[in-house]
Amino acid sequence: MTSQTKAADAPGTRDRVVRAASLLMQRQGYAGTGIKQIAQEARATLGSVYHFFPGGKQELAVAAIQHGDREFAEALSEALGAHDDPAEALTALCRTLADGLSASDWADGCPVTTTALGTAGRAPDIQAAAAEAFARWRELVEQKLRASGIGAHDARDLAHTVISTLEGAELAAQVSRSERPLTAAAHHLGRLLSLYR
Amino acid sequence: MTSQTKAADAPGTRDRVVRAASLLMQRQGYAGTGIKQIAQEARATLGSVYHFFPGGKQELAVAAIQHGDREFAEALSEALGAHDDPAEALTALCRTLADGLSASDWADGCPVTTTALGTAGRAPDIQAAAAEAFARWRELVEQKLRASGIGAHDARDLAHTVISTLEGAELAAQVSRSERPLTAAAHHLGRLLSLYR
DNA sequence: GTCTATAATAGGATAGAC
DNA sequence: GTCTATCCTATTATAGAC
Repeated sequence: MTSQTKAADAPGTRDRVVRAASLLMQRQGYAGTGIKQIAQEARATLGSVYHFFPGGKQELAVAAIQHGDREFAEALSEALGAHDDPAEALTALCRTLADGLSASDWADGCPVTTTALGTAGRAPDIQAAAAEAFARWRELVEQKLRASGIGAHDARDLAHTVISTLEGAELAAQVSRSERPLTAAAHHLGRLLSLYR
Repeated sequence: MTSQTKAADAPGTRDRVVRAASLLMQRQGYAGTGIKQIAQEARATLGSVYHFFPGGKQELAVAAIQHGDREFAEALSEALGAHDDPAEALTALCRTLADGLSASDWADGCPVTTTALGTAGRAPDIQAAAAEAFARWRELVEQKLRASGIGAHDARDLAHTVISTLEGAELAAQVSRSERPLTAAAHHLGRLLSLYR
């Protein structure tokens, strides 16, 4: 056991590389991010990067997306766990997303979308990792909706729309440099959910 | 007047270049698309591309986004004009989007998002063009909602969420390679709008 | 595991003939 | 307006010493 999983204290080289890759690809996309830039940002040498990721840039992108997957899943779980009412939880999450966006001057949006979109259709590994991320987030929402008393079929469909709306609102907020899409999304998702119980 | 605007018959070199740039950047992103590739796809030479776009890749990206802006605005206007009920119009639009995605094997998503995300924060011209596109689409929806009897304030907020949800659903559909997010979005947007009249 | 050097290729952009 | 040739830089990836 070489502690691949988590390292809260003194992250190892591999972790630093993954984190740097995730952040840079989130901001600049897959093609716009160079491996040398990742190595520099992670305070690692090029040799170390290829030591941990012999598959090169593609393998690195998969790890970066999986990192973003866990990151967003944690934010989502935290919000859902802190409120009994799903609508209140989504409002809190939208606030978190809006704060993160404006604090980064609208640079840090979804940690999966930018990387996934730039490689759509031409990198099956990356596409699959992104699809798994969306599916995981959707399942978290679906479980919460079912726990709040919404029927199985409705909960499944609604989870799709909740994730779509959150993603779209974060995207629109980033492009428009405004929190408005996120506050509107929180309000309307609450209204929508109120129809189903 | 050298007919810069539209040319339904025998598109000129400039038009072919803009169209190729828009399509390629939509699929591969800004950094992932080379000017040489654009020239080749448009059956133009590199010299011609730089003749029409002396500002280089950035100027070309702005023109590509503006092209995508008009493209989506036309699809939106067509759907909104064909149905009195906004909910029915959005359902029809989601069908159009889903058909376009699956017909292109999930390659052709929003013609603005991919380009805009990959350059967020580092190319003000491109960012501004993308923001204008989102604002235009939102206004088209807002006008339709007001015409259907929804109050000014509600219509403005709802237009934000309609665009966010459409964008997010198209994104989720592309990443997941499934029409499900778009059909769910159409259904739930209809339910949401039914609360406001 | 880490580091430097380098190979092989592709990128954006320019010059100037036609 | 179109075309070709070319400059300069950056890119991914590898080799091999330590």
